[in-house]
Amino acid sequence: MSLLPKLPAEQQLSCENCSSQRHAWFEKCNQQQLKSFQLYRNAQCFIEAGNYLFMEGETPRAAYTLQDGWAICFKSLANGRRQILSVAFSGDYLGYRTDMSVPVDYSVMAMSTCRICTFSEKNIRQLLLKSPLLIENLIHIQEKQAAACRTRLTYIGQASAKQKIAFFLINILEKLERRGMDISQDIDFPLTHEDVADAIGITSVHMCRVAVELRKAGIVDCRHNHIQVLDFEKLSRLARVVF
Amino acid sequence: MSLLPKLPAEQQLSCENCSSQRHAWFEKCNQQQLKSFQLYRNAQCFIEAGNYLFMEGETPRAAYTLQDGWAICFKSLANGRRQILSVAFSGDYLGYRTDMSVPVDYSVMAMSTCRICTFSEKNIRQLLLKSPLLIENLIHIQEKQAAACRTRLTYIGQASAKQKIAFFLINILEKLERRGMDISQDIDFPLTHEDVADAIGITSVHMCRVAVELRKAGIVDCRHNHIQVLDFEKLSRLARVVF
DNA sequence: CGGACACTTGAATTCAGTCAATTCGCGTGG
DNA sequence: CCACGCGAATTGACTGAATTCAAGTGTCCG
Repeated sequence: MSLLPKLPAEQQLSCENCSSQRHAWFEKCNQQQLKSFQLYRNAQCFIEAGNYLFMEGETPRAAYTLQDGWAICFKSLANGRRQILSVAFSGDYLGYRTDMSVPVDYSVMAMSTCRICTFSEKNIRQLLLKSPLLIENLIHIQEKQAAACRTRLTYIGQASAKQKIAFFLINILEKLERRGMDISQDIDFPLTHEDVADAIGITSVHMCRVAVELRKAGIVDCRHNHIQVLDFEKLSRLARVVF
Repeated sequence: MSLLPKLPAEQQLSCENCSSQRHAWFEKCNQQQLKSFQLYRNAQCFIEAGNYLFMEGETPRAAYTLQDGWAICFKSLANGRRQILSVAFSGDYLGYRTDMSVPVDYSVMAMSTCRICTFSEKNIRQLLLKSPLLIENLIHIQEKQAAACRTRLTYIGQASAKQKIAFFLINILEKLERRGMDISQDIDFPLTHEDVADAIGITSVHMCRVAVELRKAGIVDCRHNHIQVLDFEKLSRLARVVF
């Protein structure tokens, strides 16, 4: 756990102005509700790239909303490898368990500077008691995460390396687009070839080979902390072979 | 949808006597509660091996508890392949969505004769209103399913074919054991090599090769609708390389 | 006993991993 | 501004794992 100290009040984002509000636990809540829920926020803080929000096996007595930045959720294996389960963006709700005494079964690491909003076990319980809508939203979030995991599982199990890469990138691009980014431009992309490789279950060397191929084919250029889509249609077609 | 007609009252299992009660949506409910919830059951029926409970893209206005039998959840791909997401046993809760107008994103097929208990959209809503414990259980079920999906994703992404097979089989054996089966005996196993292969993302030919290898190494014998564990310790060690 | 389906095996091929050596991009400090 | 150093990206040669295609054999069930 390497959270930086809680931000002073004047630097905190109010829920009404939070950019993640449309994607987060509070989706569908009105301004009135947002204002009342805000009292149950425990802390806002920054966490630098490379640091853990929490590690597999820990039992953080809180859940977190990622307000801004990139984070990865992953599992580590006995042989030193890791499987990246998902890439989290603004609005993603991380670390929730009904029973907070149960350890988390995956780690979360910041890939860029992240702004985090914390809710303690106690406050979450009170929020859930206070509003049936929040329970509904929670179940809905779980459903979406489960569906995403099923989709991931399917293309990792069945697709070729090239399709996996295309699918993985498209997924991220769509998420970014939903958050208002122009994906026809060159975009900051704080994942290395190795990170992408660990997400789709191939080696970084092979990832590189295919990345070169995709670049030379004029489809997508992804390296050195940047991604530039060269032909969205082709990229999309590659990914869509799967479903 | 190939559900057989609803069973006549005298052939229906009461919730108190249902073998799946400890694993299902009603876990932690007392006998009193079970009795009152029973009124919200819509139908019990059988479904034969090879038939669908529901197909990807359908919008069944119900959720189902698998009381008995083997079923698989899977996604189909454009290229004719499929990814088996999970194998379901007695007590597993299938097809639930908060919003039943949303199509399911995977199919469920019976692999042996299955006894199914149906709950309609309307009755589920009333049950959830009636008891906070059921909401809690629902969230808990979702959490467990999500954790299982993460685990599956991890070993499919990172393990060798031999480890994948070992892990897959151990998982099933542990589930069976929790349901009271003696896994040191020869066990009915209604999955073909091809089914297992589709679950772990390899071809049936390769599955067969590794299966022969495992058998000759005196670890496990899995073919022709049977599985016989020859050396649980070795099988377990193979699987445990992953985590 | 015959047919269907599952399982098995071999040979050739392809895809992806391993190892090792450069090269590239970028930030740091002289 | 340039040299240096570091991590990331790239490349080649080789190895190994898994797929493909094709031809069996085995097992179950009617």
